Amino acid sequence: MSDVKGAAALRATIVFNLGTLGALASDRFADRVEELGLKPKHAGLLAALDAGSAASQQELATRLGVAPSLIVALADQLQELGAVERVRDPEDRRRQVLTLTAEGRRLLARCAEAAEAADAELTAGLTEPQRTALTRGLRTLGEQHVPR
Amino acid sequence: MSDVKGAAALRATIVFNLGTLGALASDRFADRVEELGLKPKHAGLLAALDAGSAASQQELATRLGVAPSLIVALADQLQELGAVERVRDPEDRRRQVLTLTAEGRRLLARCAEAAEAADAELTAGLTEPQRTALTRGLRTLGEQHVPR
DNA sequence: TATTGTTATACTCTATAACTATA
DNA sequence: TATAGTTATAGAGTATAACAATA
Repeated sequence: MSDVKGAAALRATIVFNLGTLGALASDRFADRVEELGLKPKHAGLLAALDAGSAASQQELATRLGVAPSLIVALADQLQELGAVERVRDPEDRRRQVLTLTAEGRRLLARCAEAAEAADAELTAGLTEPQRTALTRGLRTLGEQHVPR
Repeated sequence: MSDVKGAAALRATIVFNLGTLGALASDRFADRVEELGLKPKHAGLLAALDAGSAASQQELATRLGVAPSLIVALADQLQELGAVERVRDPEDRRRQVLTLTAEGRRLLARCAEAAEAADAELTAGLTEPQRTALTRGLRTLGEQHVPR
């Protein structure tokens, strides 16, 4: 503690390792969903729709922590794939309500499988208790910091 | 297992949570090192130099998993800050050997402090055993997948 | 001819800001 | 006038490819 902090101190932090491993994990996941025509953000949007059901695009932007204009682009692409439908809210015709189609649910399921396969690859070197502990720790952090 | 996988299955994976939390962690860390004139990649480069001491820019590109041209840009900026020096290798004059200056070590120490502060904030809601388990899990994964 | 570092260029991602329709 | 969504534009970040110097 008394000496000057160097590389070892930085590498010991959760934040530093989360950053580097997060980039790695996203790349691995992206590789696997690419053949579905999707990127990680599309999967996040599908998951948000499945979990929270109908939501306006503005609400989704807040939940995913991105600009509303990005939701438009993601939704456009998902609509082209037949994964979501845009329905005007009759009570407020400015609003577009996004809903998952059967195809959207199918794609989400395949995203989940892709993530599970990437998990298996990434954590092949961990013992089962280590994997469980890591899963729990990340879920706890996510519940506390990622809006749902 | 028999029913169709949905948002819950995706959110249960390590890869998905690593991706979202990694982006969050990088943002928090970036906020803190911004006043030093640095971004997370600069910190990664400083740490690589401190840990492996002198290395050619090509080697660093491989270690950090980025294109050699990006090392040039990062090194340019660090050199302007007085954090690194470029010295021609006399044995192979094509090579530029990057070395940390005293200022570079000072900046690295401040990066480590920034990461520790971000850690404290991010993990405030975890118990001490949870934090320890998470730290260990991430370090193990990092050692297995991040080239050093 | 092969390799290191550099420069030039282009592409991807995403945010900001302007615009349209509706309230 | 304010708000939801959209479109247009711009910027950051990074990779690819061409280039120069050295081997």
